[in-house]
Amino acid sequence: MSHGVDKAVEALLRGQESAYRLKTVLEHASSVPTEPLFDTVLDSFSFALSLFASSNPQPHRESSQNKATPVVAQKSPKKNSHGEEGLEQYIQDSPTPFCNDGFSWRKYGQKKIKTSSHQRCYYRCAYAKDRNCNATKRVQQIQNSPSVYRTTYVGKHICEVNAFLQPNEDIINGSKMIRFDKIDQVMPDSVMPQLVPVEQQEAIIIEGTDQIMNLECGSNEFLVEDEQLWGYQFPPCSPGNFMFLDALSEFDYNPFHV
DNA sequence: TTGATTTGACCTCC
DNA sequence: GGAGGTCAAATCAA
Repeated sequence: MSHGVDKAVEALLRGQESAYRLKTVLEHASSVPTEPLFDTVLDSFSFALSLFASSNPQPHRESSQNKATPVVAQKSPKKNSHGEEGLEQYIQDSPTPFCNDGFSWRKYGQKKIKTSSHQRCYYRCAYAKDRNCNATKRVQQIQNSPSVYRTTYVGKHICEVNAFLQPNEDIINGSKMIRFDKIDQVMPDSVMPQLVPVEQQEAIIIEGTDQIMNLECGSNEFLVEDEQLWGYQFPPCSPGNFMFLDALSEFDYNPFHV
């Protein structure tokens, strides 16, 4: 991985951790509905990270602050139930179920695992049939206090490849703009994602429950330039919320490498 | 009515 | 035979 990518990933990780903690704090200290905004922030970071993770597998790396970090990119030689082997696995640990990862998932199973007191939930890409996408993920709580949820992604999303390869009017002058809303309004700086050094923050992790399902998110909706392709990606957001990914163009922006 | 979720049964691997 | 993963009918919710 290039130095630029390292820096971008580092910044994204820092932002993601900040957003997670800020969300947790505000959820318990304010009656103002901040869920959509923070979900969008988390979506943005998570999606960007997922792109990097897909194109640039890294060895296991855990944050000292929490586990909300892409930690493993590994290949499993084990065959699945259909005899497929060599599918890539990507493990993500986080204080909350990692549901806002930029993709739409459909739950197809839930099972009690012998080695764990918590149930494991099984998801596959919501467009598995329509677009022959074989991406799946498993979500399981692996730790109680503080709660840690492990999301294991298996396979790659081939349903999104065409979206990234198509010309995009928002890709201008080396910048990529993901548009959360078409309404031409400006989001106040106060609510835009802020990158704060991790060391300046207080790590706050609210103890979760044993019920993974109650914390799972529904289908996501997300508006960018190509509404047909992106409309289902992220949850709705406040008007005019833009996200610039300036640095992405300086390296190979093909997150799915098929 | 339609799409998503739940859950017991079934399949595959070890 | 046990455990993990998937299927599919039943159920739920919008």
